[in-house]
Amino acid sequence: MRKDSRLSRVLHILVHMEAIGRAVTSEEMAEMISTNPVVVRRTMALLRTAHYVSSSKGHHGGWQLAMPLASITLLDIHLALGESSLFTIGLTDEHSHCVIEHAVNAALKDVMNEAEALMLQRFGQITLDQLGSDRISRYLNKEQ
Amino acid sequence: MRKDSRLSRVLHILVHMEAIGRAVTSEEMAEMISTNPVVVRRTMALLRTAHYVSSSKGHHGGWQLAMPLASITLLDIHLALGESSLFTIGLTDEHSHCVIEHAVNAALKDVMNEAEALMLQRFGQITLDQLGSDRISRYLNKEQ
DNA sequence: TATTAAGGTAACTTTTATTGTTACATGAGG
DNA sequence: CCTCATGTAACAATAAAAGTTACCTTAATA
Repeated sequence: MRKDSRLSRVLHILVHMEAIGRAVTSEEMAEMISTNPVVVRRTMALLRTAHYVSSSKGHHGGWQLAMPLASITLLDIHLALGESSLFTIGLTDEHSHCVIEHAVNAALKDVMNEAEALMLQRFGQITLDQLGSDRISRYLNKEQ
Repeated sequence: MRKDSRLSRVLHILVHMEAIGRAVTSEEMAEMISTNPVVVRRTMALLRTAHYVSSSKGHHGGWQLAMPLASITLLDIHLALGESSLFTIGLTDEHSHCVIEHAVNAALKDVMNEAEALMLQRFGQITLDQLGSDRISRYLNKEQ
């Protein structure tokens, strides 16, 4: 199943942006994540709508952070990308009158809801500056 | 993104099987989940490989449970269906030398690993007989 | 023994969402 | 006014599950 890599990609870009410290073009970003500028604009536009970045046209144009990375969490970015389910597990809805189908789906949904709550809580605890170079060793040196 | 509904569907079938108490044909199962017999055989074959069901050809053939539902957990079935990731979030692997990409992926992977461990633990705690008619009210009456 | 009812499986199509691409319009500097 | 940038529509490529068709094998039974 094809994965949604927008979160991973856009976080990568945002951390680079702060390090660069000037407007960054979609073309430059596209090289960072090995794709083309249109794909970049499509995703970055969602972050602009949520006011995490701004864009400007023309010479010396491009994208800029609208606030420091320390005030943005992974949850903020995840939510800005839109409400896609976090899970590959789908629930059937073919026989809504069947009590067995209901019981199965309720059990699966219980587990998914609990896991989703955990993930959103963890995402909310991680700010983007924690992904910057000064804290990288914290992750790289972890066992695993 | 298209969801994998095999777990939901096959659990539905397994609970019905015990209630029926005889060999059930792929055709009958297909009606239960609104699909066709080939799709059923494809998924059920994975459960047969893991010894949760058996199949027989010819007249009065079909599929039968190889053990009571009380000795099968949701985790058992999930594992029998093969190792597909539980999450729709994908990690990029385009610039493996980039420390920022590493830090981003490590942070996301941490969260996903924790959530996956929680889900597998919960799946392991739920046996299929808990989805039978005698316990259905436990799920249907839950607030949610 | 011939027929029928079942699973086994290969090969192909359909579906659906992300991702990739092309093309063109718009706006801001220089 | 020309160039550099974003904005966006329209379409193609990709990938995995699901759906479908076709044909084979095996077992019961008439």
